[in-house]
Formats: sequence, C-alpha cells, structure tokens
Amino acid sequence: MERELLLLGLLRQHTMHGYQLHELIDRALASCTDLKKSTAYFLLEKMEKAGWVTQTQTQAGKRPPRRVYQLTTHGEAEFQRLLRANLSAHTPVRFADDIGLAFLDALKSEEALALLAHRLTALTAELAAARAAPPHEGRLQLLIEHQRRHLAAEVAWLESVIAHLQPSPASPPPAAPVARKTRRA
Amino acid sequence: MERELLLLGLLRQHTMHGYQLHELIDRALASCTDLKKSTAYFLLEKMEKAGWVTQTQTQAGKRPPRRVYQLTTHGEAEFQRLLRANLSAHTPVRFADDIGLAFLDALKSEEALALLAHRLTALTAELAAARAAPPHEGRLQLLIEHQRRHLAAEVAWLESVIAHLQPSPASPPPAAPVARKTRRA
DNA sequence: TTTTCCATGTAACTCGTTACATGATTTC
DNA sequence: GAAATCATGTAACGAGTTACATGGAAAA
Repeated sequence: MERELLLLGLLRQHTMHGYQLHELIDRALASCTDLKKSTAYFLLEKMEKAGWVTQTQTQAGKRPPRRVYQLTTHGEAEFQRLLRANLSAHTPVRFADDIGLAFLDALKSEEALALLAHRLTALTAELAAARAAPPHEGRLQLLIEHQRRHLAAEVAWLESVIAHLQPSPASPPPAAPVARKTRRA
Repeated sequence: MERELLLLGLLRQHTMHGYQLHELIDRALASCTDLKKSTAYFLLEKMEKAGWVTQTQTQAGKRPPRRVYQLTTHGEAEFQRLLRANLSAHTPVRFADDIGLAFLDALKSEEALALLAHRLTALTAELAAARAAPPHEGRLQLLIEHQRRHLAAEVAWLESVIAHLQPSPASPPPAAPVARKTRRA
C-alpha cells in the first residue's frame, strides 16, 4: 500500500498528472523508492475507480490530454488511514543479497573476495550517489537521510565481512552431486 | 533468483525434500528470509523441469511419498553461476515504511509520536527476537549477524527521529481537498 | 533533422502469496 | 478422541515489471 500512500500524499499537496508524479518520484526519491510509469498510471486509474481521486483533463495542443488528479474527501480519509498504518507498523527488511554469503565456502577465498570487492564498489557508488543528491524540502529529507545512514552502515558491514574473510583457505564442494550411494531418512 | 540459490545451496549440502527445506528455512533463517511452502514446492518442481535437480521418492507408510531432491551437475553449475551473481552485485534496499515519514506533518505531532512509538515497540521486539535466535553453523551466522546489526541501527535511527520530532507543534492538512483558506508551499 | 522530451496507455509475463484440499501419523 | 504434525499439492489472485505502441512538441 505504500505506493498508494505516496501518490495520495503527493496529490494532497499539489494536483498532478501521472507523468509529473512519476518524474517527481524518479528524480527526488530515486534513492529511497521507485515507481514505474506503468505502475503510476495503473494506480491512478485504480484509485479513481475507488473514488479516492478525481480526474480533470487539460488539453495542451494536440498531445494526449493531461489527466490531472485531485484527492476526494474519501481519498483524504484513505490517506489518513494508510498513513497511520504505515507509521505505526514496521515492515521487516530482507537482504536478498545475503543469501550468497551463506555459501561463501563454495568458492576459493580469492574469488569470493574479488566478488565481494565488486559488490563493495557498487555499494560505495550508491552511497556516493545518495550523498550527492541535493537536499529536499521538509520531511522528505528524512528519507534521504535514512537511506544515507543505511548505506553507510552497509559499507561498514561489508568491509568487515571482507576483512574477516582474508585468512581462510580454499574448500572444494562438500558433497559432490554425482554421489549415488548416499541416502538419508 | 535468491530463492533458487538458497534451495540449491542447501540441497548441495544434504539431499532434502520440500517440507524439510521449508522447515529449515522457517526455523533457522526466519529473521533473514522466508520461503512459503507453496513457493518451495513450486520452485523445486521448476528446478526439476530445468534439470537442476533430480527427485527420488521414498515411501514412509501410507503418507504422501517424500520427494527427495538432489543436485545434478547442471544444478551445481547453476548454483555457481547464481552464487557469483549474488555475491558480486548489490541489490538496493527499499524501506517501504519510510514513505509515511514524508507526510508526518499531516498529523498532530502527539499522534505521530504515538504511532512511531508503536513502531518502535515492534522494531525492538524484532531485534530482541533476532538476538534470541540460537547461533548457527558456519556462514549462516553472517546473515543473522547482519540482520542484528541492521535492526540495531534501525532502532537507533527511529529513536533519533522520534527525538527530533518532539518540539514541533501541530499542523493541519496543508491543502485540503475541500479547499480552505490555509495554503502552504 | 534527428533526437529527446512530453504524455498516455496496453498486453503479456514473472514472481510470489493466499486459501484451499487431502489424508496418514504422532502426540496429548 | 482431538489436535498438531507430516507431506504433498492446486487454483486463483495480486502486485509489479517489461516491452511495446502512439504521436506531437521542443531542443540539438
């Protein structure tokens, strides 16, 4: 529901059309969240059907008319509801790219280190990008700040993993896939 | 692909059936990742079709036969491929529950604080749970450790947000859908 | 004049979850 | 004898992405 919340929250401040919303999110919030164009359009349509927003066409030359959206009273109520739900709950974070760490020993430690070094580069670049982003108005700054803190912590973490990985030797696969005899109940 | 990687990695160590895999993940890795039963079964079937694993039935009384899976050579190759991809890349993390923070000003600060306090409770509980989890073998411990570190950082972050939120007064909705006199940019 | 930007949309697809169904077996 | 556990599955749905299609306007 957080995408709906985002759209409603933005629309609450200014009426906007889909392209505009997508662009705003893509520019200002790229480091924190993302919302594909198709998703934005889809969601806006859905919210209109649900009566959360209304739509007003404004023509500009002969291009596709802008569908400018505006919150309804019902939409405002939904916003309040979603906001409270969002603020009061914590959504656990899953680190998809941690899974590989569980199987580090499947690789020679040199290679593992090289791969993690590569990851560290990517991570550092992301942190740099997040730091480079211009300051944002009001509470938006909170999100950016959070992301920065988080990324910095991730860099530190990854560096420590790499550091602790140095002294271990190579280990070949533990249980070969060809093995036949092995059976377990 | 990280779910496939996880299954392959576990199957590489011991041959196992779906129920067993799900249980292992649900018990040992609950704080780091999750994998629903249906997903596990589905993935195993998919991987079998793809030739990454083979399946051996073992009957136990009259219950549904255990389908015990084992890596093939092809599966081992895939595992290696997925592992490298996983280790070398960084997957950006999105904090879904940050969105609400952007719109904190839509609520009276008392209420915002109460909601965030509620979130903090949930977060603290999660941290406690992560800390309570028993130590795990080998590299698995890395994941647990990461999650713990992360959660601790999140607690600190949330506490700082709450602390900085204290001194600000109430602010009514900035641009009401019904159109009031009050407007702010 | 060619590229980029504006502005919309649709269809197919992937991934994963929910909810349901089955039936033996062990535990209380 | 009831409840939890073992062990499998299926069907429907939901959310979101990808890739595609359209066409005028502005900028290079």
